[in-house]
Amino acid sequence: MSVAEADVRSLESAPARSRADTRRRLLEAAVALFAEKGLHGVTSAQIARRAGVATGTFYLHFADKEALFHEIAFAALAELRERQDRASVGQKLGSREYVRARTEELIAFAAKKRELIVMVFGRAESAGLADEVREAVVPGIQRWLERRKAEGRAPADLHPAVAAQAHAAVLTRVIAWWAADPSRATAEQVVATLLRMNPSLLPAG
Amino acid sequence: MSVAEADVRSLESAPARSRADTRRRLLEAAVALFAEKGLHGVTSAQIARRAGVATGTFYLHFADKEALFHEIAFAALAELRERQDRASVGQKLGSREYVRARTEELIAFAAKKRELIVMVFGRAESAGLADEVREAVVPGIQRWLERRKAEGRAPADLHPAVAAQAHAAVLTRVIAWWAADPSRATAEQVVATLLRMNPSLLPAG
Amino acid sequence: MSVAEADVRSLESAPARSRADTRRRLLEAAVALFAEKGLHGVTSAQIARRAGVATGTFYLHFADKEALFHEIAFAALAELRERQDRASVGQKLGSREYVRARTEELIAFAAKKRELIVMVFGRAESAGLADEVREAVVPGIQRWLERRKAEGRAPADLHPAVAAQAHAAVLTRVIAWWAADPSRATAEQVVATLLRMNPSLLPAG
Amino acid sequence: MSVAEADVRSLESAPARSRADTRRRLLEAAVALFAEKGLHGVTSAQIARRAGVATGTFYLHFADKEALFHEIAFAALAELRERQDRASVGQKLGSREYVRARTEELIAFAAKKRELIVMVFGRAESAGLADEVREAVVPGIQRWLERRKAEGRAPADLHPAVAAQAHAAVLTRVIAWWAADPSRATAEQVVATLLRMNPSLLPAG
DNA sequence: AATGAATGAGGGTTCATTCAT
DNA sequence: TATGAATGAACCCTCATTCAT
Repeated sequence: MSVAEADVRSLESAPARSRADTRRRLLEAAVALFAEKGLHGVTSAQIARRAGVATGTFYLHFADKEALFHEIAFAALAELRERQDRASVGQKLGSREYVRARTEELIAFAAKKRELIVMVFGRAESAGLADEVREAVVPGIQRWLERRKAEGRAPADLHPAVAAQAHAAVLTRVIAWWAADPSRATAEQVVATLLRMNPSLLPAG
Repeated sequence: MSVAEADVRSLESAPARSRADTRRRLLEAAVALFAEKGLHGVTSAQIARRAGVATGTFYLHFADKEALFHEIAFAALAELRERQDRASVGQKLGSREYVRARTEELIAFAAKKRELIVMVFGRAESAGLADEVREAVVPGIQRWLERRKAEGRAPADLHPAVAAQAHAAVLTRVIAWWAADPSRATAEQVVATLLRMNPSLLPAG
Repeated sequence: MSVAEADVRSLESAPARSRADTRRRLLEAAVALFAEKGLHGVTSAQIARRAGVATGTFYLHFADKEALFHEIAFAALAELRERQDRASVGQKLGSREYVRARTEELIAFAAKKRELIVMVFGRAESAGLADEVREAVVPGIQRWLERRKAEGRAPADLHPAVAAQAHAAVLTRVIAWWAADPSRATAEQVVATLLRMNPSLLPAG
Repeated sequence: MSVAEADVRSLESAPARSRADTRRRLLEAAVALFAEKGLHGVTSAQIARRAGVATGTFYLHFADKEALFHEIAFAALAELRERQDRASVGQKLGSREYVRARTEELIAFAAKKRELIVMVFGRAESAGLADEVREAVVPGIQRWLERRKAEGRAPADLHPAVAAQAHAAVLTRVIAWWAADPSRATAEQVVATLLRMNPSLLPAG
């Protein structure tokens, strides 16, 4: 083993690697179980068992069930946003192409991470978590709508705050419904419908 | 109590009236507590205490907490539909006036029964229940959209099932948000925005 | 059953009587177990089992283990003081007879309630509870010593606060030691020694 | 680390020194934490962390938390006795000067090692330990009192075993109380009061 | 029909201790 | 010798539900 290799090793060290492993296993077990039974239908002991570790190990990695839930959801949200940013890079902000690219990425993400979506927005429209996630999304939508309206590119009688709530609900609900069973509609049909119902794309009037 | 009074009571079937009374008190107590603390934040004992009855009495009227919750929500839904029917009677089915009348009634209902709305749709933990209510609403919307599309009065690329999910989400979310604090927007602003986002009123594409 | 009897019954009602019973059983079980194993050596489940009730019943009667401990100790302290008051009534305050009567009553109490004493001051010199009890006793002793000193009836170089701590320690320790095995000394020997070591009876110096 | 440095280390037997070091660090960390939070308020992991070692290391040096506690207390007791012996050397055994010298040394020790005193005698949860320490002290006191009585230099009605318990309690309680906040009395006031209350110095009677 | 004390399974959480590295 | 992640038994406490009165 070279000195360089030894250094790398010591940075994460054997136990550290094991720790990260355990953490990942717990996260995966949690996503699967939460998607299936919801936050209140799952115990920390069940998550631990499914991850193949002891009950107490759960608390070595997460303060409690809520914290785990939270972490999963916001990590997913961050990943989604990053993907959407990459997908829409180069498009003119607010253009139909920009919105379409981001919507398509949303649906692609929902298809790829079905369990995650079902967990956060599906059965767990529970948990106050969905609320929190929605509240993390709403302000951006609302600001966007306000700008559109100011530019006269959205209907004058559209109330930005109301429309932002409505749109956030549309997005979270539709992806949850679709992720639960993607055979219900093709991705393209979902995208097309979402674009139709996007308040920022409504004909000004 | 005089003999006469006792007789009057027995004519009205005292126990029966008392039973209905107790039941109503339990329902009212439950709505208030659920709106405030959510399904999981309230115990059956708390509901009983607030209703002024003993713990065990709860189970003489409801199978369990879920059943009570269920009953409240579907009674509310039934009442709303009846009100909407009354409000839109005489309007041509599917006309803009028809939709507007029903939407206005929805908002009026939300204003009048804020606690109820917050309980069912606000506190997200209501979990399965909000889902259930939504699923009770969705098929009607979906059939409606299918008819509109068949008549060429809705965009061709609107997928009825997707749009129905979306619209149900819009309605439940917006009234929950608004009922939590009606000063956020005027009733008319909410109505206008809901009409704009109603998929059955979108300009045919 | 006469009307009078019925009224009495309704005041405590059958379940109420049962409740008081359960509470007493729990208190008795707790005293015995705490005396044997100390606060930290006993679980609420053990107390409940020994009282012949279910685990959860414990929490119908006491907020938690600490609260129960607290209640036992302070009820005992209150009872002791009342007995001492009764025993010394008519004696001149601060006279040797007054002090002797109260000391004798203390020892009689320790003999009668051995488990209680062992629980609070013996093995459980644990718990912070003994501290609390001592702090409930110390101020009275201290004020007393200050008065004696002011009257020139106690040694001039006796520091009241120090002596009060010392005396409280003497009392609590000696009765705990003696209650654990009363064959170690006769009650009269204990009383005589306590009187000798009572700072308020030391020859003024 | 340079080769030279490594060599120096190995000359001093680096691991050996390190072991003693680790042990000392653990002891110091334990005293500080126990004084602050008590036996039950501190975990072995916390002690290890404060000592700057890994959790498992704790068990390479001590069988368990109790053993550590034990060792600290008895090492302190041994040190105190040695100091008292040095302080009273040359004084006539049992003379007032002898007792005064030893008492002064006790107070000086309490002032110097406040954390230690608070840990062992202050936090009452120290439970079994304070008892044990007291029992280690009592026989000496008791033998002493027996001799004094036999020589007619102590009150005839003083029961040696009772008085020994009482005196041990006085000493441990007073130094704990004073160590917790030495501004409560001057060292000389504490010494004077302890001398007044020392059963071996009571006027024979 | 109402009462409310009792039940007891089960959840979340802690932590002394072990052991592979 | 030291590490520190993992263990898992045990604890405290809650609360939906029952049942004797």
